[in-house]
Amino acid sequence: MTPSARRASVSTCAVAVDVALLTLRDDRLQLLLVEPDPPELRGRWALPGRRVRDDEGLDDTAHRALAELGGIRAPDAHLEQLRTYGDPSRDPRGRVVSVAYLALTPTTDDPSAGRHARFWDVADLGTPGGPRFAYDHDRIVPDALERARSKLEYTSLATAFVAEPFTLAELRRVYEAVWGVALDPANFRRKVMSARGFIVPADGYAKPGPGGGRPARRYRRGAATRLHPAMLRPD
Amino acid sequence: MTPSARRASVSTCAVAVDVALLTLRDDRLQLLLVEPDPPELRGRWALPGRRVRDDEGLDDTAHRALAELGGIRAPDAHLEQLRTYGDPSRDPRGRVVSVAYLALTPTTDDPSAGRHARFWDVADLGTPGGPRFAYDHDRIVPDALERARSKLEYTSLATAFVAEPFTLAELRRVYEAVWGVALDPANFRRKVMSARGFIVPADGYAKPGPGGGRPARRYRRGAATRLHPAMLRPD
DNA sequence: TCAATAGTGTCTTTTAGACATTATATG
DNA sequence: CATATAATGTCTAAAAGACACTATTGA
Repeated sequence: MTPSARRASVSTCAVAVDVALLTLRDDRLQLLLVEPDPPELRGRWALPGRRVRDDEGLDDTAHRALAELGGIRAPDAHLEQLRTYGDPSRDPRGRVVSVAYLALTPTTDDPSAGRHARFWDVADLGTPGGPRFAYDHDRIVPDALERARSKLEYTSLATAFVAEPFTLAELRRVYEAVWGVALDPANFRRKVMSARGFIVPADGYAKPGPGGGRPARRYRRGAATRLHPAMLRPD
Repeated sequence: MTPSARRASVSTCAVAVDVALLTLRDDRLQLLLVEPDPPELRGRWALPGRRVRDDEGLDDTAHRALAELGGIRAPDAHLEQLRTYGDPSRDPRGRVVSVAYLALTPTTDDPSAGRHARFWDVADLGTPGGPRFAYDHDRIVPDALERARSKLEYTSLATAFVAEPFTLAELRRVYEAVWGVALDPANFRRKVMSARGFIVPADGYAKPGPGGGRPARRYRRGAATRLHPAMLRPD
């Protein structure tokens, strides 16, 4: 298939895509994991991943992995490459180069793939109550979390976690869940508003919760991708 | 070779590594490019790239590409993954998934690979005086530049461009060359000093230039990787 | 001596964080 | 009415930027 297989030491690799899908559910940051097929991995959990097909773009493989393994259909989800993991011994079944993706969606329903896919609280990862990972996915997941936490600072990525239109309180809860901190609502508002093009006003107001409260203004995503000034994490 | 080739549509890909090596030469940001082998690409320039060998890590392939194609031996160069380019039609010779790397080194000699490798001024890229790119490398290079410019803000990456020990003026010229702006030396000093763990004093002083001037204090890289507070670009 | 570069000090503007105050809803 | 949440205002401290000033060299 490839014309330049002149050297015995240069051949081809299996190429796969693994997706770390993060979402906010009940104000907690959650990660989608699936039970892998191989019987020797019973009890472990993995990122949804698929082999790349011929003539299939990497982004397409990522969407297919989410749909086929997680039952998540999210054509409008934010999807960005994270990193490629190519250690020769990372998969015991043979050399697999895996392109890892970070995916973000607004809150969705439970995955429709039954018992073999579920969301896990990110706060539980690495604790006795959390999942045991398959393959080297315990290395990919921290990279995905750090990417999300970091990009919340200097990009408009946080809006990928909320459905439009959204309120400032919803956006603030994204930052609080991803960073794991509490933020002052007043100062948060001022910083978001001063970041030019981050959000733009939408029509109408959100209904207050059951306990009452002033109705919140609604907003939509603005045109900016990088934030000026940035929304820096507290120390 | 791979045990799970059950579906005809899932096969293996050629996997390659392409490296964007940036360095500072004569206070200008420069990029290493090589002339590709295929005769139909005469007159075009490419990032040094190599196919990944069996049992070779991706980082190893990156170093090998720099050494074999550019004549650059830089085992201590900063090397980080940039992004993986896997569009099915990106290489006319067949499907090649390419893992792109960003490499940074202190100023080095001219590449020893003769006429087939040279440094180009980044400022000349995309101008009539600049190179024409082969493959999709005109998409990779802007990503590499933006990564470098962005990471100078919130990481200690700038120190990868200078050899130890270095002066604050040398470090400042890194920022000026990569960002393409002039920076106030006094304010630059204050920001670098307040970024905890960015640099640490070294022994001795640097000799002034031919025109004289007060000898500059020498520094080494500190332990920090992320900068607090960050070195933000001027608007 | 002067020119050049390193390093310090000062002033103003901007931004961040703490927190009080006002506005508008539910019950 | 009390309570809850949104939105605004105020004060202080920290940081950014402009720029004057001092220190130490080469010529």
